[in-house]
Amino acid sequence: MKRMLKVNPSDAVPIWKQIEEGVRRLVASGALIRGAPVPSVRTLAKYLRVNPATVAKAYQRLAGAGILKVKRGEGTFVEDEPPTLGSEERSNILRNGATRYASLSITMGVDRKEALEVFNSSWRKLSGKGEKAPRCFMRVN
Amino acid sequence: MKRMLKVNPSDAVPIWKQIEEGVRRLVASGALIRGAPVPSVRTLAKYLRVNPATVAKAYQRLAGAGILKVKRGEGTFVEDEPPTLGSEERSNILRNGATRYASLSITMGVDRKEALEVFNSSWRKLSGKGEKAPRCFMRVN
Amino acid sequence: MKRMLKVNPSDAVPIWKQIEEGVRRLVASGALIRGAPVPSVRTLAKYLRVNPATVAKAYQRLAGAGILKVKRGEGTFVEDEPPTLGSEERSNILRNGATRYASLSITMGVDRKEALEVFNSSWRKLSGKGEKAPRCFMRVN
Amino acid sequence: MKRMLKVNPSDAVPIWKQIEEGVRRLVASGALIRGAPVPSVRTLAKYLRVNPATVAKAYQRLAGAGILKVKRGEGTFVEDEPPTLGSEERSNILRNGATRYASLSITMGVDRKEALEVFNSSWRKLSGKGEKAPRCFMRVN
DNA sequence: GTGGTCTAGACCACG
DNA sequence: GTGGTCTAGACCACA
Repeated sequence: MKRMLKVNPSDAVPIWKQIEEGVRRLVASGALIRGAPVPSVRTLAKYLRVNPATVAKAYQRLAGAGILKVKRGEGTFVEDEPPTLGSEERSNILRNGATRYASLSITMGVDRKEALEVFNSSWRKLSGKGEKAPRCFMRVN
Repeated sequence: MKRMLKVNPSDAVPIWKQIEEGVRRLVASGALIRGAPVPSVRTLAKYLRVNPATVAKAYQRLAGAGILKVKRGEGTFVEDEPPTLGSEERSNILRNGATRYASLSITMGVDRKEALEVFNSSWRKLSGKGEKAPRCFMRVN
Repeated sequence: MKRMLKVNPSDAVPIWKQIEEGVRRLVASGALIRGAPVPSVRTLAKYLRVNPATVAKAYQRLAGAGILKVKRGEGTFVEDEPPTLGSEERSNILRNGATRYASLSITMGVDRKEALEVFNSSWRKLSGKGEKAPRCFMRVN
Repeated sequence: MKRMLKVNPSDAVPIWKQIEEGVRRLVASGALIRGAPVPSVRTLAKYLRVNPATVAKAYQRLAGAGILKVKRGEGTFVEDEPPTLGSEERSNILRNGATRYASLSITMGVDRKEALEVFNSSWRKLSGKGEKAPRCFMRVN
């Protein structure tokens, strides 16, 4: 399972967004324990070889979304309580993602069975199912 | 099912990409008949209230991907047969799509079961199984 | 060996140019006997499923280049004497083509040996070496 | 050997393609060091007296082909490693290039021997074997 | 009529 | 500073 946060500067999606989503995923998957500290902006920036302002932007958005909590003078932490998302919005986003993948598959002439298999395989890789990995903080080096 | 192509200029995703994906979806769903003409660049541009160059870019990309076929001086048409890809490339693209959806789901805290359900539902809508949807060209006005 | 003239309406190179080069090749390879008639504009156009004006344009250019000869009221024929090309221009064109192919190969990390093999294979396909095909006129149906 | 990128606006081949092929050649010849930055879109555009969008199109295509690498907000760079292609696709592209050159040669009445000689000569020039050419960035003024 | 290219200039997000 | 997108309008070649 990928616990390490990675970033691709050549990707179409902005680096700050990659970081934001990466952290979201780490939190959602339980890799980041609630209440525990995340690396400082500078530390993570150095590790990712990225501009600190970029990390800061991601952290600010995550804080705004209620995923992270900034304690001045202490550092940044994972929020204790998971934020909630409007259920309509949630299912819209999910549905869009599903439609995009389904559309791609159909366009490529893939049948549903194969599409599902590939999806399951991807899911396993991401969530590290069956792995007994200890819960951990975000590692930066 | 959405047959009409729509575009949102304020959206974060580029207009040309919205068009590209819209057409992909129309083709995938069978709303656009293979071999039939799509609206001319200018026509669609006028309909969408968008610059012709923007539509052209989408069309060119779709042509490059083997979805559309450009006949110079004549117009643009839906390819007769779905694009044939190198099998490696094919599975790469498919895997990427799957990973994107899986990643999205995990990030949102959706479990695999729900993700699969939503995907299946989307698939059904697109492939229009059992549906009596009349085949049609892209309508522009 | 490919004696048949083919045309791809989706290609970047204009149809009239495809025809022109096709005929040039047929003449150069000896498939079209000097002095013999080529199909009429209308016949070839119908066969290629192409606008007659497009064929006419190709024929006119070929006539201008001294490859074909139009005899009013009789038809169009292959010129008896092969046209000559300025030797500098000739080698420039050739050199450009060679550089393009070499550049492509190097960029793709292909070594010279492989590049030559592929070239030879292509050459054989085009010129039909080793084949005992009878000389013939252009066939249109 | 030509290190300077030049462009001819009156040429039949589109400017963006001239740029694309120019860069390909510079990379192939080693004149552009892997990982090193290429001139910014605006800089090159100004140097070539061309619209930035035109350069951008070339760069984007090169990025898509894995020759260049775009780092958003930073600039554009030569990819560290030559693009890796599906082997089928690879041989298709190579074969196409070879066929184009073979076809050109035959059309001009050149025999295989000469075609090979010219090709070898071009190859040598590009790969600069035994040459002591100083590696350099793309020069824009 | 079609698509393709190019320009000039604007605006945006990123780092 | 960088690249990306979009517009408006022009011009061209093709069919």
